[in-house]
Amino acid sequence: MAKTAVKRKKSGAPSLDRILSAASALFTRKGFNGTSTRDIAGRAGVSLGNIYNYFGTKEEIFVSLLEKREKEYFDPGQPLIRALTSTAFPDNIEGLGFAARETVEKFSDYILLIYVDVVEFEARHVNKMFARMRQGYAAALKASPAGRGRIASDIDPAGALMMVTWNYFNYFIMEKLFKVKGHYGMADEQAVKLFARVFKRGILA
Amino acid sequence: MAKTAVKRKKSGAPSLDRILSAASALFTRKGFNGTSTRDIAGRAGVSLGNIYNYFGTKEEIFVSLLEKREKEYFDPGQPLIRALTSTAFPDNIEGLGFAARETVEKFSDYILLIYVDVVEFEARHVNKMFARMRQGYAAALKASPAGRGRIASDIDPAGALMMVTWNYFNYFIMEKLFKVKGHYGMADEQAVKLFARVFKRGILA
DNA sequence: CATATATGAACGAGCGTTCGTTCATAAAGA
DNA sequence: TCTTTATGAACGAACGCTCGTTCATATATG
Repeated sequence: MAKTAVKRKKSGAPSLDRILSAASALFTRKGFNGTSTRDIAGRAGVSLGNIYNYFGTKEEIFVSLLEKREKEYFDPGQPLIRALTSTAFPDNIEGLGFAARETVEKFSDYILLIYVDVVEFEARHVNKMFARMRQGYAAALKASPAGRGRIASDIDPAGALMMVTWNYFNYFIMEKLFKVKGHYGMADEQAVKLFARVFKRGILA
Repeated sequence: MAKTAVKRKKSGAPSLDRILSAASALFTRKGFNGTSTRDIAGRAGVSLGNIYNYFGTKEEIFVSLLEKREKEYFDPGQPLIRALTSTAFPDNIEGLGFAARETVEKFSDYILLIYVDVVEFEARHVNKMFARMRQGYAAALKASPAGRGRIASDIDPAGALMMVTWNYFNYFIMEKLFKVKGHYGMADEQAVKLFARVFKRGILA
């Protein structure tokens, strides 16, 4: 009986979590339609039919993943929020750069799931999430401590913050997810510095 | 006899072009695995078996599309190259912004195909293309006319140019392909101006 | 014992590719 | 010049397989 119990519960994690984890690994590598429920079941160590005890359809698995990761992405402990609440913007531009790197590392699966949604579901499941982002940035600025650097009066602070973080995000996404090593012709640390330099004082001599 | 001939050759465009065009429309909306050869055949107005007179496999259709679009993307007549050769960098930052918008409009299918490749083929078919890009930017800077604005001596000109154009690209990709209208809380024209302002003189007061 | 979780065979549909056939046109041969 | 042969584009049926989902049954748990 103990033997059967061990066989039944692989590694202690509940089946639902194992299904989600397996699905995430596969959706991010083959897309939604390129991933079969058999692949997911096999990877999760559950039977094919058991999947339907937890999720009504394959698409429901996908949507659950997006929701789960969105929640984690907006969690206050995530790297970007930490960088914003520990140092004032725009003093912390380099810090934001490294936080963006950490975020892309940590959420690379979520980012790829977003691309899957953009293509295979015409961005149906994710466009609301992006709309929430600007509010998130504005709120983080409010909660940010006062600092030495001042933002020029003709610049929208939330806009500037979005500009900086998106720039870093996109750099690290290219390097990591698009697999383009050194696409700026320099190492990460140098690129972080270049971007910060440009954002602080501009390109003009 | 004439009747039969007409029946055999639909609409004048060669079958190959119709297959590519149909495939592009479908791959960008459902992904590679989500698109069947039957879908492509139906949309192109050819028989299912006829596809294999032109392409050995479904993947070969996909790769042909990427190659075709890549060639068009790097064509000297495309909006971004035009903006760079008509006005000096960094005088033309706003111009680059509008060129980026035009480019995203014109190549939205290509951008989506790239996402398909990143996810479903682990960026296998596109990462070389990105490596080429830096060279493209450096060459465009060389060919660019001399202007009034001068780049600060501690800033890599090609790096700055990439930073500007990627920033604008990503803005317009979000707006158009991710379907997030007004994600900076302002109209396109205002966003183009804000970005140019920040890139020229920086955020600091 | 009742309930919750899990299984695996089967259903009906769809998939990428192959293959034999047809047909219009071009080329070769008499 | 006319007839025969060859060619390549096009077709649609079929092959062998995979797919998402259902459902009757088995097993585990409290």
